[in-house]
Amino acid sequence: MGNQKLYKGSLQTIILKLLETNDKMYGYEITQKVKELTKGELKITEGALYPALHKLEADGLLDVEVAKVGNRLRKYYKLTESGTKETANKLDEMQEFLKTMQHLVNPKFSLE
Amino acid sequence: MGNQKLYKGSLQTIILKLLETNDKMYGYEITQKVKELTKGELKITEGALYPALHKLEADGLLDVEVAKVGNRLRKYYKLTESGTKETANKLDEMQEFLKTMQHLVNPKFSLE
DNA sequence: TATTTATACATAAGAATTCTATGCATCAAA
DNA sequence: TTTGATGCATAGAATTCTTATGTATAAATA
Repeated sequence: MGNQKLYKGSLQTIILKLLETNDKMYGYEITQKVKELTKGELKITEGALYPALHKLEADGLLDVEVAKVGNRLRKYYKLTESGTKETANKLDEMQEFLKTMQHLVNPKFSLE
Repeated sequence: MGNQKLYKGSLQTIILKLLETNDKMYGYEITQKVKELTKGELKITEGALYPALHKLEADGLLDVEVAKVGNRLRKYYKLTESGTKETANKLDEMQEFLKTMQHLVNPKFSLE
């Protein structure tokens, strides 16, 4: 399950963005969605995901709703009001980072 | 000197890329160059930079050459052969990450 | 001339984030 | 009936960075 490609600090942003787009999701669903959307490039490990979800919840950015499907448990997460605001902030920061790094990585805009 | 915009794991790549472009640089020079190139967006702290340089050296990716300028000490770093190869790898990884994240952040290519 | 700022290195302690490994349990498919 | 998929969780370790501190030279400024 190793994925070297996840820069530390980006997971929260990914989760928040997915929840902004999909309204509510449960943990396992998030791992599958990311795998699908990135064609296997990014694999969110459970050891990273669940603590991250718990932290976002503790910080008041997510609300939880437990559901039973058949005999199995699901925890649906969705953005709170302050979670929605924070999502916008995180996305802005990410965009800034992408722009900065693009200059670094892209030869056409290479650093001097 | 806090910079919240640096995703953890990207510092090595930044250092390597700068050394690829500039042939040889010393630590303080790197901090100034990054500040200049990113217009203050990214500030590399010394507490992060020096350990990173030492690690890259220990891993055989960088060579050091000590110079005395006036009465002051400088440590010039440059890429080794294997450092040059690793730079290419890191840049590819970064490029992949940027592409993936671009889909995430950019509304036009928004995730479903 | 005294003090501040810039230059130049370094490390230790702690925080934050992620990975690896493991555990439990249900359900479907082979 | 055993494997794989679904679904949650946590503990321990590793990695990476921040904050704080230390030393020292040189230039600028008050």
